Amino acid sequence: MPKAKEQFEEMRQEAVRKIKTAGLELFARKGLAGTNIKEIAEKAQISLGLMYHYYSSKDELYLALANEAMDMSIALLNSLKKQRIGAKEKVEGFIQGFLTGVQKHPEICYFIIIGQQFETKDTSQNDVLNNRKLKSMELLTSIIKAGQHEGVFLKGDPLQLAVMLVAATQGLAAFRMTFGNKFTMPQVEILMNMLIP
Amino acid sequence: MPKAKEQFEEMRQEAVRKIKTAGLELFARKGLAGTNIKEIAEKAQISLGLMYHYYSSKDELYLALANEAMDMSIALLNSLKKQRIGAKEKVEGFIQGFLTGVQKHPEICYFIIIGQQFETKDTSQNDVLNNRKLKSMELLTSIIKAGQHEGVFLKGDPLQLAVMLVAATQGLAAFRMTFGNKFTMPQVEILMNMLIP
Amino acid sequence: MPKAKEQFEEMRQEAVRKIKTAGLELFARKGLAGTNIKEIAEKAQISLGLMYHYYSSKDELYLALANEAMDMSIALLNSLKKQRIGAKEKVEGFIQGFLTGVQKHPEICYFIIIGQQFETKDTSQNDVLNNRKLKSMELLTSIIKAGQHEGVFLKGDPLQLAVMLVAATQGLAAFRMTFGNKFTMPQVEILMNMLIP
Amino acid sequence: MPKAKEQFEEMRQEAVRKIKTAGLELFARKGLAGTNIKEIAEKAQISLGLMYHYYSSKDELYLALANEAMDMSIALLNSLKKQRIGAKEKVEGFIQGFLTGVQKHPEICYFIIIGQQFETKDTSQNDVLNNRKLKSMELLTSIIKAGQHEGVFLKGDPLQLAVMLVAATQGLAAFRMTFGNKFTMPQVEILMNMLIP
DNA sequence: CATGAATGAGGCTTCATTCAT
DNA sequence: TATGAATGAAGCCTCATTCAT
Repeated sequence: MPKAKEQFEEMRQEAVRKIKTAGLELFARKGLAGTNIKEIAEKAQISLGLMYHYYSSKDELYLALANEAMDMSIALLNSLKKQRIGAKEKVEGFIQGFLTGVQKHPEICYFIIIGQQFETKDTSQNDVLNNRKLKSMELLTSIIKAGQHEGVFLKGDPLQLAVMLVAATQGLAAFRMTFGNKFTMPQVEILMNMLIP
Repeated sequence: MPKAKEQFEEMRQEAVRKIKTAGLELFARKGLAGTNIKEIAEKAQISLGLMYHYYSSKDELYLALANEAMDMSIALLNSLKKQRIGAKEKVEGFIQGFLTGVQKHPEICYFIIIGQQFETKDTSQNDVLNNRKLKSMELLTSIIKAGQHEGVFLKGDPLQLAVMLVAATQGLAAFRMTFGNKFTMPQVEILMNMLIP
Repeated sequence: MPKAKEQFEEMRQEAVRKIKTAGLELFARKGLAGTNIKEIAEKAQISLGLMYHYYSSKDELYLALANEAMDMSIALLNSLKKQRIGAKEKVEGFIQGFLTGVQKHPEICYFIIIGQQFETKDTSQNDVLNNRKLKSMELLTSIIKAGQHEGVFLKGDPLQLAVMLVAATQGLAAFRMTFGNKFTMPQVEILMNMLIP
Repeated sequence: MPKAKEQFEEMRQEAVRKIKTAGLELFARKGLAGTNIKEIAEKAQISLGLMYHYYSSKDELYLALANEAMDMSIALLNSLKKQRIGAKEKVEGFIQGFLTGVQKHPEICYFIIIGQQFETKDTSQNDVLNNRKLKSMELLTSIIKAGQHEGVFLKGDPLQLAVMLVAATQGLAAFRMTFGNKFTMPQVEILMNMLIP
């Protein structure tokens, strides 16, 4: 009698989860080109072949992970944007979510890092990702703009402020990844200083 | 010295310059593993063999460029540290040097990016570079600490402030590299807000 | 025999039939090395595991099909040889069986093609098949020789005539396979011209 | 001092020639999928990497060889078509060229075989080749048509006659390849019988 | 009888590096 | 100094086959 559909589904979920976890860390640490598939399979404790059962290429896994990172970022920003709170609180929520998140789930660093750079062979996919990146920047920019209207944020090109916020975020994630627990994440206030007069 | 020797020397200089320029951009854009030597040679318009005449391996070229980036950064910070000006002016000088520099010489972005991550096979060389990176962070940290003593900078862990400054710098460089002229670098003041109460 | 057994037997027959039909076409079109088992299973609409329930390897399925093609060819020639008709009629019967067959059952093309080349890993099996191929050539040769004795066929090495007949047959099958219905099979007479003075 | 351009050119020619010779035989014997690149390199007595210096993939080498086979076939037919001789002599020239050619240069068999079947991943390239194949069939068809007008050839669809001629040719080449010198090629007359009343 | 997840050897391809000239 | 052909180890990927259920 054939194996139950649920069983298969469970196996799939489990394997995919292991692949993603392993891939995320390695890609974040060593980049797309610097990571090799065998290494991912070993870290995920599955066979090389199984990787290809779920992802048709290294690039595809990479893109899936990068898109997931984008999903998280955009979802967070969208949810904050809709909330009926001040712009300052929204940005604080963004930073907090990130800073606190990293303390509890260090793998978030990997998501932040992987969102930084993509250079797969499939140029159109790179463009898709870059557009999503711009999209998420726009969300943050619009929140900052609102804050400027409210008068709680500094004047100046809101895009540039957003870029700097994101840039600092990524830089911190990189430091955290390199130096681990030796490096403590800064207080929310310090980052907010960039925006507050 | 016979004229012939000078000519040879000139040729050397020219070839090395071309290799460095090509390598720097490609390494910055695609990382060490993602860049291939043939591509560098083609961009530099020299033969593969000649590349190996000047650099005995890909890693060596990469390390040379990364060290050069460090040299520049440390030299700038050392020179600023020695000057008899306020800490605020020193940090402004650091940021200014970088922001203005990028406007005039876009390749500075590449230097900033390449200074972010090293992952050559020669672990000891990686460590050397990471130590130099820490060294340059310490220089910036000591300047910030001085500013805190002077009372012109915010309180708080000066290392964390330094990290954020550098992180933001690197993030901006990455944006500049990705989006080119479409992205204008921000005013010095905005970055200084991170430090000024 | 209990009814259940019959049902199982029916299922077997059905599965085997589907595997053979799918395998035959794919092997004929793409060769042994160029066809993959998963593709066969998909075309046959059965699972990979079931394929291996009936055939223990790709080569085994291939050999089974090739042998079946040989069986058909040898059986036809043997039956014609025994009949009490002229050699001309026998050869016409051979060609007719093939030409008419293809019009009605296009899959015969695949049998003809698969009979052309065998290159499995099991050398001894290849030899078995090549010997059967020679055997069928000999049958045709002996019919042609008889025709020459009867004076209805051209003089000349009867083996060469047989080879050409078979060669033309295979070539036509290949054309038919490539171009499908756009290509109409020629009249028996045209092929017979090779033998008739 | 750099190696002379001529020297490089000579090296290239030699390497390409070796690769082609080895590839042609192996592809003809075992098909595209059944031949592996390492085997080709070994037979050609060059390294695996060098193959890729000249051909960017296995498919590309295969297509190059198949196209070359087509070139030869079309060139021969075009040259015959232009000559001021009877259609019968033209077709005889075609067959003769092939039969004699094979006796002297057995590798022609490989060209004939490789022209039979292509199934590379690049579908558009397959179509290009199939169109060239049709083109060469048309050339032969037009010669046969002329012969029918002259009254020297049998009536009937000239395309079918052409197909059969080509089919027989390919079949003979396949036999020759399988059985080598043990199999003597038939006389021109026997093949001509297909066309002559 | 039936399923499809899992394995890993083997094939295709890339690319850092060497070398004869 | 300068060239680019040549090498082969290492990486990506495919696929025949096995196996738990």
